[in-house]
Amino acid sequence: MSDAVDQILGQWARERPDLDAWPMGIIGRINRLSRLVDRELKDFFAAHGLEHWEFDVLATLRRSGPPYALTAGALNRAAMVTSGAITNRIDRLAAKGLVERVPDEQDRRSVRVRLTERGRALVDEVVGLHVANEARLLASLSPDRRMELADLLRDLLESFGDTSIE
Amino acid sequence: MSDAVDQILGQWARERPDLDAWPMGIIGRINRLSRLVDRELKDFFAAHGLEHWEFDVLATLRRSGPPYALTAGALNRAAMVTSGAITNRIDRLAAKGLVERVPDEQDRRSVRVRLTERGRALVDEVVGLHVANEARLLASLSPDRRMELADLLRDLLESFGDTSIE
DNA sequence: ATTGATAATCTCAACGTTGAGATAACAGCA
DNA sequence: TGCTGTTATCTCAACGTTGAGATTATCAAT
Repeated sequence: MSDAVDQILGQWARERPDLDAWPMGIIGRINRLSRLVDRELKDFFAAHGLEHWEFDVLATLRRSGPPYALTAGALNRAAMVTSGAITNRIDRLAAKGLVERVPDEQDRRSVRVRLTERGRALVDEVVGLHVANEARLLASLSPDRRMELADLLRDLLESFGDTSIE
Repeated sequence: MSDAVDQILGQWARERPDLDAWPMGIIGRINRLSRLVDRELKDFFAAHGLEHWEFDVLATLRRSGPPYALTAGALNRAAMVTSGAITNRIDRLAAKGLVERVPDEQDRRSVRVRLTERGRALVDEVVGLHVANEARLLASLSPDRRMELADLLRDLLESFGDTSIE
């Protein structure tokens, strides 16, 4: 019926009736949902001894297919963080034995980051539970509405030029 | 037609056909959109000499109505950050003369944070441009689809219990 | 009044990211 | 071969948030 964003819109309507703040009804909700989902996922991964970003890197490598290796730059773009952050993350995952740095034969500037067997086993074990947990968070929407929502978000994402993971 | 998340779903379908990763089609997109929108807003506010969080605090105070004063705790919950972060933000806004701390008469544990006249003038000047900028980011969706999207996001937000800004 | 529980804010050390700069390697071309 | 511009990664200081703990005040019950 009414959520936190509706209340914010109501406040603006009262204080600045000259303004139509409808865009906040979408952007504000995307922002709030993103934070709330992050909290849930953080709890989920913590229960499995992982940080959210750890799973993120491992999953990116896993879904790229054998030999489960990507360059630091590719991980960089996939995670949408800066290069310093990825260097740090790779360091820590390597220290835990979940990935290893392999020199790139073709391009000696590049480093290939490869899942170790332990890393692959871990991500394959957790990903199913992770998807089930995400499904739980979306359980309130009917299957039809889930598709509608995914379609609308896809169109919006495309309008931002987010059309490729590479 | 296809965005970055569709590609990710395609990778999972190839690598783990036993898994139906549909929830990522919603949660992954919300996450990516949130980051992309944040970047846009950061650029917008920078062009107006503001940080995103600065506008956020000022706008929260402004839309609460006269006397444009809230407790630190209320700002805390509105911004969805921890108490240490809000203390820091209030400090810096006060140093810039955009807000001031006022002792709460009713509850001496509380601090009321009030917009200064300069702060009020600033937020009133920028908020209209901000809404127009957000509208620009959503221009690719027809008015009907905007409403559909807002409705779906509202339902989802409610299912997370996000039903009040207080 | 006193006690104990709860609440509001601030403090601060630990931590991770940012973003600019350094380094090394590649690619195209004269 | 040497030059120039570009690309990939790492380094590191600056910065902001987190989250636990300290402080002070309020409230309820006795």
